[in-house]
Amino acid sequence: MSTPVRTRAARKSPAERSAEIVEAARLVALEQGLTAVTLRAIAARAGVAPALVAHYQPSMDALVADTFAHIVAEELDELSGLLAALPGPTERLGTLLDTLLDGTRDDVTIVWVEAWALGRRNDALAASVRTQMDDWQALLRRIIEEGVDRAGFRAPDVDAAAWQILGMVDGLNAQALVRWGDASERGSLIHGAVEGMLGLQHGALAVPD
Amino acid sequence: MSTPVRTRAARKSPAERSAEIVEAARLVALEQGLTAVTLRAIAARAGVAPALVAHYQPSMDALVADTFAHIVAEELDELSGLLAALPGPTERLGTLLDTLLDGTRDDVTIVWVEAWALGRRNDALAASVRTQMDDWQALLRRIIEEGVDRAGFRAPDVDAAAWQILGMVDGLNAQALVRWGDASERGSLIHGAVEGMLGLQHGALAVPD
DNA sequence: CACCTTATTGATCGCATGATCAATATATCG
DNA sequence: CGATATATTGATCATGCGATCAATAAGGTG
Repeated sequence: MSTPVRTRAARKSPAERSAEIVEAARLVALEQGLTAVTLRAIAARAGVAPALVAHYQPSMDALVADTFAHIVAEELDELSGLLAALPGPTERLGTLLDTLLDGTRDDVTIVWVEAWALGRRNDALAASVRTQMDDWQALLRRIIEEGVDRAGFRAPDVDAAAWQILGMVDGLNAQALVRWGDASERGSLIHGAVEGMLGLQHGALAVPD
Repeated sequence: MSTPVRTRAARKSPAERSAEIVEAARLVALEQGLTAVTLRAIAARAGVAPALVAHYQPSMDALVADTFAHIVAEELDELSGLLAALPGPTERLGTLLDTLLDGTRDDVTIVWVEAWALGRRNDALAASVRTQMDDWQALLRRIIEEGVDRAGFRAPDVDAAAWQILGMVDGLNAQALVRWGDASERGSLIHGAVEGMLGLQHGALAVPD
């Protein structure tokens, strides 16, 4: 790997440059994980001196935490939009499971797994992880609540059920990261599991083409 | 933290010293995670010069991988022994879920989570992770197979069901690591989920006192 | 008791990390 | 067109990591 020469970066407005650095961090995190979000790596990616990254960020811990939050919140927004277009809670829940387990978001899964590990040594990141988990759980909770009201879901403790489903999804994705190829069957059985949890009949969560 | 003076370590047989270093690594990993298994930390814990750790280990990557395997295999052995005393697959599966999710093994969970993350940059560790996951999945598979034969489990794909349950357990434990206190309700709903997955009737997996 | 094998160590290297600061160069304003 | 505010940088520091090697010292053996 040769050292690419870096010409002096063009002078830009703080807002623009800061946004470029944030974006560089996002890309590096998605491509190489949160561990690779280092002062020098982000600087190189943004085409800028390391000191400039430090200039625009209070600390690398903070940049890592913000990058995590950015990536995860973005995915939540996308999925929320997708689900909003569906007619009811049953369709929303089935689609949510299928989408999260379709194996096309391994880059985000890596970010999650590394955040769990790094959060033990980065307080800001740990706080971000809790916030994002709460937000995801809230999405699930709303779907389940609506399901209880309108679609025959049986959930004595909606909060616990939402946490449970979230944990299952996260675990299956993390596991798929390590296992050999067969990512396809990742979601093959979770429908049955969630149906059992919520008192639905077998096949209730199947999503029609 | 003062720098504790270290007197020259007593001369011991290679087998004994090597075992002490392995044990030091195990303790450090359980107390502070795999990330803390560094040359200097293990040396300090074992009361020995850093160079001696390097002398007895081919590399730190290898020590981290072995430490992970040691800890996880030990837990598997313990649980296997516990389950062997139970009368049938239903009791074994219920007890397995309750035991793994009782919240008393967070130190091992941290080791798992860090292994997933570190495995991306430590090939030996990644191989150990795959091996240990396979071993855990095999335990679950045997229980489910027996359940299909003798206890009315319905599992068209026993392999997939075993992976699924393993992923769910790992995910719930990893999640509990981050969430606020309430570790107790961790396993409250997984019985229903697994019952749904395996076609068992509600409450089938409940473990009598 | 003396010798010799070898367990153990201190010193050191190379590398990567985050952070700081004076110096430099550039865009914009008067 | 010149002056000024400030975006950008190179240099440098302190820290922690894994690894290597000649030097040291302790235990077992003859």
